[in-house]
Amino acid sequence: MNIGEVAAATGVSAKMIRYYESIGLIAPPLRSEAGYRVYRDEEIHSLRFVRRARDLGFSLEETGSLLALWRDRSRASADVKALALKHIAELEEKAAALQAMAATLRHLASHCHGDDRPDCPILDGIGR
Amino acid sequence: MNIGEVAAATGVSAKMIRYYESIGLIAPPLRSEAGYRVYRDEEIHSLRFVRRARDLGFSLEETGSLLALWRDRSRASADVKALALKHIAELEEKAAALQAMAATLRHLASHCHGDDRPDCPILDGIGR
DNA sequence: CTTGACCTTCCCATGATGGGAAGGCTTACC
DNA sequence: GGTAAGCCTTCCCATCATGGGAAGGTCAAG
Repeated sequence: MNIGEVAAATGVSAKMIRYYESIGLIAPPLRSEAGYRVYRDEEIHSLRFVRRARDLGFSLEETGSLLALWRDRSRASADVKALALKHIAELEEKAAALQAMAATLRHLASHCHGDDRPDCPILDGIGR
Repeated sequence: MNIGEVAAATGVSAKMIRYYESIGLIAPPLRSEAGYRVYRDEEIHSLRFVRRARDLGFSLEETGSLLALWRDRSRASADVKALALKHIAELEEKAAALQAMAATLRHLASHCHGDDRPDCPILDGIGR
């Protein structure tokens, strides 16, 4: 499989596949005689794994750790769980921060007429 | 006031103050004879405004729009409210996305023993 | 054999921030 | 008056993950 087909099959863009290779996240694939990257099933599985980990909000560095654990058939599930729990906590922290911003803003907006008059509690609140 | 004092007074780092100036978010201040930036109250108010807008999750570009509205004494509050409501929706969308990730991972993690055995539903779920 | 759709590498941009170097001021103290 | 510490200046580079695009090589279908 060429890189374009792999991109279509995994949802990871060709650009990103090359980038992941360049930073060592995935191993360099075989090359055709013309120098084209040629991927086999195993690499495609890895890329799908990467994409799913990214979809779950893991950084590329964390994804690398997960990938290593995934390939290590003798890992302890505790190591994986620890990584996951830490990540869950971070996700929830970020979500809470965003919601706090939204709540503050909603509060300000609820006092704003939203008509053509100039006075505006939102700007007053920010510029206080 | 020199840039360092302004940084302490507004919570915006000196680096960022210079950067905001360079991108035109804030106006270039006066300079002392030696070339030091010298800030007056008005600029400090602007920087505080910027910081609060950033704390509410507005991008620098949105912050620029807000700043313009803030300074325009004849703006319509509807314009401000529209910007704010759009931003609230984005914040909530992002928060929901993060929470969905956390929920998925929590689900996977809840089935993971987290001991020294290797089998791990978290990795299985990601690598499925 | 040409054309179009691939592929290659290389460089640049994003957004917001920080780090640090090299050099010039200012201030407080001896 | 000199010196050292702590400011300030500009300039360049790094981060994180991604995309854009140029210049050039390759492959397959017509």
